[in-house]
Amino acid sequence: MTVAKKRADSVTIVQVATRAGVSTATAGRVLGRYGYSSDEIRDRVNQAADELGYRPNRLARGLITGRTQTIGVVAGDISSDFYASAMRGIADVARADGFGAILTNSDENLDLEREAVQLLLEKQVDGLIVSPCDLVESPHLRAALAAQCRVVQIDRVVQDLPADSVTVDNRGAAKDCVGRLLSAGHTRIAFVAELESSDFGDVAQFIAAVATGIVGPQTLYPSWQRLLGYLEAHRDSGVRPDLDLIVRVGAYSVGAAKQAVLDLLALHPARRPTALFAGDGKMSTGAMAAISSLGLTVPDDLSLVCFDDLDWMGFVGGGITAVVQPVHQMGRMAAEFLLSRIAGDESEFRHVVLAAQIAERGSIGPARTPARGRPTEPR
Amino acid sequence: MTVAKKRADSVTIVQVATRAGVSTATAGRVLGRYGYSSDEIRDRVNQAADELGYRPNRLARGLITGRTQTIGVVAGDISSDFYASAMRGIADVARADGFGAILTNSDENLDLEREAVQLLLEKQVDGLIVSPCDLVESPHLRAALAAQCRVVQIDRVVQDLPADSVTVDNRGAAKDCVGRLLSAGHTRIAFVAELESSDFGDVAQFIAAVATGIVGPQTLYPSWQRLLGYLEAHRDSGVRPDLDLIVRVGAYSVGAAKQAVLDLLALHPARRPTALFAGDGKMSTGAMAAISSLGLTVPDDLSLVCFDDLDWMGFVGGGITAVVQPVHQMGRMAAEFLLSRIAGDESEFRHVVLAAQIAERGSIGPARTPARGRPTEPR
DNA sequence: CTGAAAGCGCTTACAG
DNA sequence: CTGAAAGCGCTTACAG
Repeated sequence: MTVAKKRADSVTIVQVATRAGVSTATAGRVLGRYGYSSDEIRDRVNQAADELGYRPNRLARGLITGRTQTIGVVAGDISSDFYASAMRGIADVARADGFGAILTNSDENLDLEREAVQLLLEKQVDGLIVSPCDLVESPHLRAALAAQCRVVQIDRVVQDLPADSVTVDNRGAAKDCVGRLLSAGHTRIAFVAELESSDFGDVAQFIAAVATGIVGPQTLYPSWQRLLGYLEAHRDSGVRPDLDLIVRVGAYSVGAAKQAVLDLLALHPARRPTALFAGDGKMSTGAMAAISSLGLTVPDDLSLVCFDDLDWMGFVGGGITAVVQPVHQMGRMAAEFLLSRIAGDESEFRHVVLAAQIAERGSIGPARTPARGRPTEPR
Repeated sequence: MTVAKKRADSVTIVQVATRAGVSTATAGRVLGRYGYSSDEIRDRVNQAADELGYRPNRLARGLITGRTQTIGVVAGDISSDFYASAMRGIADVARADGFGAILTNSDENLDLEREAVQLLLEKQVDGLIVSPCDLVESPHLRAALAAQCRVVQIDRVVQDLPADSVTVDNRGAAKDCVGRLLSAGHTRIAFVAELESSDFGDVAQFIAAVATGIVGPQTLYPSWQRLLGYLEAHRDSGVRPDLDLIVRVGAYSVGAAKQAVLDLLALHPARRPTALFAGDGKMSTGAMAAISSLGLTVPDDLSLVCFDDLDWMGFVGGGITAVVQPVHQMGRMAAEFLLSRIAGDESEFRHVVLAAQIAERGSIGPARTPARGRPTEPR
């Protein structure tokens, strides 16, 4: 197994020039659509190119111009709905401008993100769209910027990073939904989310920090932003949240979320939640699995808010309130920002916060303590 | 808005060489890890590179070696589960080998696919992973091959294309599932799938072609392969399928699928199906929407087979039989094949057909004519 | 093991 | 408007 040699002797600008009887500089001007050329020469060169089946080598052009017309994308995990949808938006915008998009996954892991950015920079991408892991330092992103590589942040924002961002109003959407639950009479609303890393310690410390007003929503991870909205809604209604109902699932997994919800529903009736806020898609899936495994029904036994664009809502009994994120639009906007920066836009950095859409399917449901439920047959 | 100038004067091999007091050739050998170099020189060069913050320019290397360590992916639509999952597998394998992957979407449209391939070739990708639209000609793929660009096909196979492929055993999985329905006593099994383009004309003509044995399952589109399995299962059980129950939805849309299923369930009771085979994820979603909008239940009113990896199965009452495709593995395999070809593997072309997994949730359900159902409130 | 020279396929000033 | 020459940042033979 010998390593494949260089690619077939592809036809270059030199051969086109020879056949057209012009210099390579002239052929280049016609083929690359830069500089001047007369109609006659243009026809001759184009014809020669057609006859030879000339295909420009963007590598060579990129080496000279310093622009590759390629952007790099650092997604968390392209197999998740969120990033898949965002990537589609990015790819569409890139393509319309003749750009390619290199996709990498970080799995929300800083080392992998760093590695990915390194690879992308070596490939000389003109810009980067990234969902940063580290919202404080991210020296690799600052280094990319220093290397003239434009950066646009998506979903999350690094503190003081001089780069555009496109995010969702997590806090506002959570506040809205939890507010609706509170208005419907719920006072025991569970909050189940990943809430993995935090700069504030545990939930109690976070609440304390919020109370002192030192929490800047901008620099929080999305799930913490959602918790912030949850807390604000409680504050505004004068309902004091029960800390035991705020669950940090920790692992980003359906199974862990299901177990967390089962635990909540096994609490003493007086302490059991009457409503549940599921912090993201995985949590929603786990919550639904837990609920249906107990033979409970939404919203009769339990009210449910899912922060997730629920494709499966059509199949589920009503009563679910869903937060639908404009993910595709986020991708498009991020790419548009990036391409405009690459094209030379030096205006002030934009931090766009898109509103999420709240979709209620049927009534939100009464605040009635759910039965413990009987595990149903696994089917 | 002036176009950004060339990127910052990044440090090149020349500067590293100067600082280390060696020639650029030597510096290149150390930095690029090719050719010989003494330990002492190696240290000097590496140190100089570190001090200067040298970052290799893969563009320049690619121009010389003719290898970019980049692969191109032409997906149908990255925002669909299928391609998102496949892409994840591809990206993982690529990354492990230091390759990047440029993603493009064809929307199953030949012109877009052609355009995408053209862009990728101009970017000098070393190889291409593609879900081809045109299973017969695909001259652009043959041209790519001719240009020394390796190709691996995924999900679908072009006739006589000298390239590896990784596909799913659509026909076998469909035959298996439909066989189970037939064994359970169903004789009126509806088949709802996109079945858009065909080289055989309508369904009747396809059936005739199958009967004469001129249908090579390899060269069929997946949905037609599934129909083939459906027909074979019927043939083996001696049950004659009712052509009116085989619905070509045409459009690849949930709404169209829902309408198709509503129409089936509005048939005269004697002609109404007792079971339904939904040909893919969109069709499954549409079918479920139709069924639940009529207030019907699976599998009591209607048995259902979904060719789809149903994430939402946890939320739905039991009785659904799902075909789970090993999509992630397909992506991984395709990338592995491609990288081995790029590395010089010249062995015979591989056409791997992966088995799909059949997941039954509860019993398949009785063959009982479903009630017409009453439309339930939209909720 | 190291260095001087040539060159990958293009674009960019600079003359004409 | 066109052409001769230089060069982007590397790697590749080829001498030594």
